Amino acid sequence: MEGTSERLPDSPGGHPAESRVERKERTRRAIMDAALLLCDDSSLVALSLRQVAKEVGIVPTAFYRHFPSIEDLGLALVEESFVSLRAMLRDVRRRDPTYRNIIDSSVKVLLEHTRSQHEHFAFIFRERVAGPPAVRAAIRHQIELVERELAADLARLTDPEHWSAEDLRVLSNLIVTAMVGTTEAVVAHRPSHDKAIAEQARTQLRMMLVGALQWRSK
Amino acid sequence: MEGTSERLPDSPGGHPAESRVERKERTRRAIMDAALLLCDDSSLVALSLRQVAKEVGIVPTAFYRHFPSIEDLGLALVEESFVSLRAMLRDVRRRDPTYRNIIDSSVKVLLEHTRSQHEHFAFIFRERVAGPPAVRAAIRHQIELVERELAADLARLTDPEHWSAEDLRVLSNLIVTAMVGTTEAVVAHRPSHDKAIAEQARTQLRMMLVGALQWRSK
DNA sequence: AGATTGAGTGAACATCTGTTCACTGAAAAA
DNA sequence: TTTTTCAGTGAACAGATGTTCACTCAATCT
Repeated sequence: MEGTSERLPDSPGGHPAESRVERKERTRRAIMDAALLLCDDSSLVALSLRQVAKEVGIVPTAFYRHFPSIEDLGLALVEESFVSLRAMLRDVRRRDPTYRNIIDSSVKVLLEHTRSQHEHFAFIFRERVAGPPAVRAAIRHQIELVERELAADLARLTDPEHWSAEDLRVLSNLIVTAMVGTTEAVVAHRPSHDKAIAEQARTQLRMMLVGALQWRSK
Repeated sequence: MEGTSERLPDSPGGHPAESRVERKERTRRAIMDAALLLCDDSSLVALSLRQVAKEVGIVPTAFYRHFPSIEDLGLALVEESFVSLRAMLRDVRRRDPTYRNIIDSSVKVLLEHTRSQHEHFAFIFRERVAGPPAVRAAIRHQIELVERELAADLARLTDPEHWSAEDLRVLSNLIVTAMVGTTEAVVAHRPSHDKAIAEQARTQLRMMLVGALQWRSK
């Protein structure tokens, strides 16, 4: 009924020849994993340095060797989480050729990544609204970048006659918002609901696509 | 550099003849207002009973006369916040006849209510993903009800030939998600951005409307 | 070889946390 | 009037919190 999982210092034999930087990187990883795990059912703002330290198996003061504060830990987690998210976006762009349309393959990739990268995605969409101010700002900034990239993608797929740059940004924001909603639904429900969530996401993308095809800016 | 605002017990003269139930209701209100204020820049899960008590101006133990825990306070705030939100929806439905289309008047009402009921709306959309589990569940349930109602509204506006009940639910979810996004944007930015946010919300609703008009279920 | 670096230790601190308990005193009920 | 009710008090508790400090001791540098 105590200590939950990992314990790493005093490299107990499994890690024979370990350089100093390797070792430091290993506990840094352990800290980030522990934080991701612990704030999964609350938020960064409710996470204490000592909880993290206990989970990792180090003494509280050792935490400072890696991060000056929980907030800085949070910023590191934002960066890491967006590496995950961008990997997904890369997969979406170079889509599986066996799927003949963009929507089906995109939703497929979205669902798969959300399930396998659960913690990162949940972290982003939770701390986006509930995290410490600096973390919130960092996440919003990253999402804005994603929106800009999507707008650029859409520019290549739409008739420049009918679509202003501004409207592309607005559509991009709408699509990203809908996909954030899908991701939140995946995280909030058991995997058994995934099929229904995927169906809804596909339908919503189709609805927006139908609108986009008819759209005339201004 | 101490105590932020309200202080109420020992009714200092301004409240001459106050019945016992009136008084209790007054501190209950003060507790809820204080909680709303204090968790505005973090979350319910990071809010302590003692912070609330100090802010209200009562001793920590007095808190228990009103709520058994912070979580129950949260559930009360959910109910109250949705009274706000439903008042807004009522305003949207019986829209101002000087506005000739639904979209403009709806966005207008949405923006106005979001600004004037700032704390309630911010509370809902923050605790929806970051609150204690019971609070999250309560909020999601309420939002689902709103989606159902919107779907019923849409059923009256669309051709039953082209729209299945399921697709109406899906469209409803998309619209609600987009409007949640708009609300979050309002709360996250200064009032000076309101005009741009409103313009984006209108455009997004128009895009979805264009899609809806062309839609054929199945 | 010896000197230096730095991740992790462990005690100590002041402060904050939720919760208990017996209490007061005025409004409401008898 | 006397009795009861109950919102708010204040002390006390056991435990958790962030941060400080002087320390160890093995990997690295010289």
